[in-house]
Amino acid sequence: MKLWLLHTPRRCTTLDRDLIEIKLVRRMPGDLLTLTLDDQHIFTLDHLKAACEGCSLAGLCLPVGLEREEIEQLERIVKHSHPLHKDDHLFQAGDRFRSLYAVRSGSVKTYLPSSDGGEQILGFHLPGEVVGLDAIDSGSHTCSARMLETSSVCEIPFSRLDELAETIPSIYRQVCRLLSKELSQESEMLILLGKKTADERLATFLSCLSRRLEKRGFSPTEFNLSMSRHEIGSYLGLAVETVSRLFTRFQEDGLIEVERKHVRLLDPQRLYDLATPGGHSSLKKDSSLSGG
Amino acid sequence: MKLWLLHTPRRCTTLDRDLIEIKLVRRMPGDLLTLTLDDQHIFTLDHLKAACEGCSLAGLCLPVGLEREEIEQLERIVKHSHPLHKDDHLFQAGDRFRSLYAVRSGSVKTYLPSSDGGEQILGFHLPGEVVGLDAIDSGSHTCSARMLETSSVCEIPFSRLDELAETIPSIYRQVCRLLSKELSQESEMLILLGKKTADERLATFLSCLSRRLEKRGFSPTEFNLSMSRHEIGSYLGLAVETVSRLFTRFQEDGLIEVERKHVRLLDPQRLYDLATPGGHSSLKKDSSLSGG
DNA sequence: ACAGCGAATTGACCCAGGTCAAATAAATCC
DNA sequence: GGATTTATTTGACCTGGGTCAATTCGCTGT
Repeated sequence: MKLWLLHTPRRCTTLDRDLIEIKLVRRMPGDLLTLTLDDQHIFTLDHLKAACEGCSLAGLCLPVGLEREEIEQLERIVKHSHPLHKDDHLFQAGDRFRSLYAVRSGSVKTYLPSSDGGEQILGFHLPGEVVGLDAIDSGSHTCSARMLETSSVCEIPFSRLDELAETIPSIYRQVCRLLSKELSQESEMLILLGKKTADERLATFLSCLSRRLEKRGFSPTEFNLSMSRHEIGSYLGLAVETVSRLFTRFQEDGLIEVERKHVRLLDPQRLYDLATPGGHSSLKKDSSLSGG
Repeated sequence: MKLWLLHTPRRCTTLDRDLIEIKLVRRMPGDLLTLTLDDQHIFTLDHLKAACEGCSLAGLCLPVGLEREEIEQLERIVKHSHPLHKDDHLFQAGDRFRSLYAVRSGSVKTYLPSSDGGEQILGFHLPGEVVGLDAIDSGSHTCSARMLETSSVCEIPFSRLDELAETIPSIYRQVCRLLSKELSQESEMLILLGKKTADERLATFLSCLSRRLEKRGFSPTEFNLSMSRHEIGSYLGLAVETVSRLFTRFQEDGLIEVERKHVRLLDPQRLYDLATPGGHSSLKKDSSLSGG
């Protein structure tokens, strides 16, 4: 008997047992798990994770700092949609602003499309991060957001949030905090693009990603990149070829081990040192590229 | 008899008249004007500009979208300090977060200091723009802010703003909008640093500055740069020498006229075209680099 | 008015990383 | 399963813009 733990069909865990023993191997905290037995769908653990209060991401997401009953109110307006697939759009630049979106599992990229079909990646968003904040001011999205892999997302209708603000004034304060955090993280990005060399950029990228994954309960030293080399390049202001060459060189130098999308950090400390030449801001060490 | 209109002592207007005729030549809307007669101080027009409601910048600043009475309440908590001088700090990275600051006149730069004494410029802030928003989340400033020239600034104590939010819930919504706007403007900066060539960067800089000045009631084609070449370079991710060379080349090409800090745009349209190769985002034309 | 100093300009040189091109390797589609 | 497309890697080459150095300019203080 084979018991598959599905989500990313290519990377699944097989349990060969006589007695059925269900071992919940979560890819991401807050992950949506579909249990399938010999291609036959059994059940989805979606509902178990639906509630904001029980969501293991609460500590990273919008509810931070809200009271228990406030979270319950927030929870009531959140829509839990079906999982979205790779390349599905969450919204596109120019779309009317209706909702904020909190990544529950998987990952999302935000980017600015250019007229020639190219795109400038603005950020990669992991579970617990809120996407769409840039649209609050103008009322329409200034960038596009699409899935990097099969992901599930909580939709927070902004008009409902607005209503909720009348009973929970602190809601907007929370949104402010999210925005403020994102703003100071963008500053790190300006340094990266303005001052750092190609090696420093990739080292920063890997180092920050590692820290962000760790905060979400993952191995900080071994993970899969859900984005392509091209996307990494666009994000870091480098050509694809440069990114590829750097991965190779980092591997030769014994810094990392790369196998296509899979990365293992062999020397996180050296990677960190490489990322912050001279240790610039002399402040908090736990600042991150995009989404802390 | 000589009547000097002082503020930037070097660029002043002299009125030689028998009858005293005061012509208020404002350098910036919301400017602080000190009237001096033969080196003898007469009076300052500061108080005339103190009230948020009467401030010509209200349409650009925090009060946008607030009701008349709400503005009055906001006004009551705003501190109007003495004008600050060039290189005075508004706050430094690491300082405890106490207040937001709205630029009233002059200009302010925000930057991240590095351990080697250098600095990465994050933005230049014109009248009506609010500085310090990045500190809301962490409770301490993540960047430093200092005057590019003699400037006046409105201080908005955040604790008071927090109290005010209980009676005016929309205050935080306003702050959200400011933050959101800033966030989407930073995206433009990521494109600039990630994709644009040196020419495109300087053209973008001048073009955006022009538009921002225009919104504040200034000539969009003739202005003074309050920042040094070095600061422009840091902001645009270029070496000082490159910035200098580009200014020279732009002048040779008949795009602009430069005389030290003074710039005149001779062909704004061509400058704009140069700034947006292919016309990337195909969206709103009125997006600006930092502060719209 | 003059000395001294930092900012800006200009020239010469060079290299990090972009571009072009070709070869694989994976993923997708019938 | 095999063909086509797309992503990644690798090599060869070249250029935009950084670095270094020298000079000039303009501001500051005395």
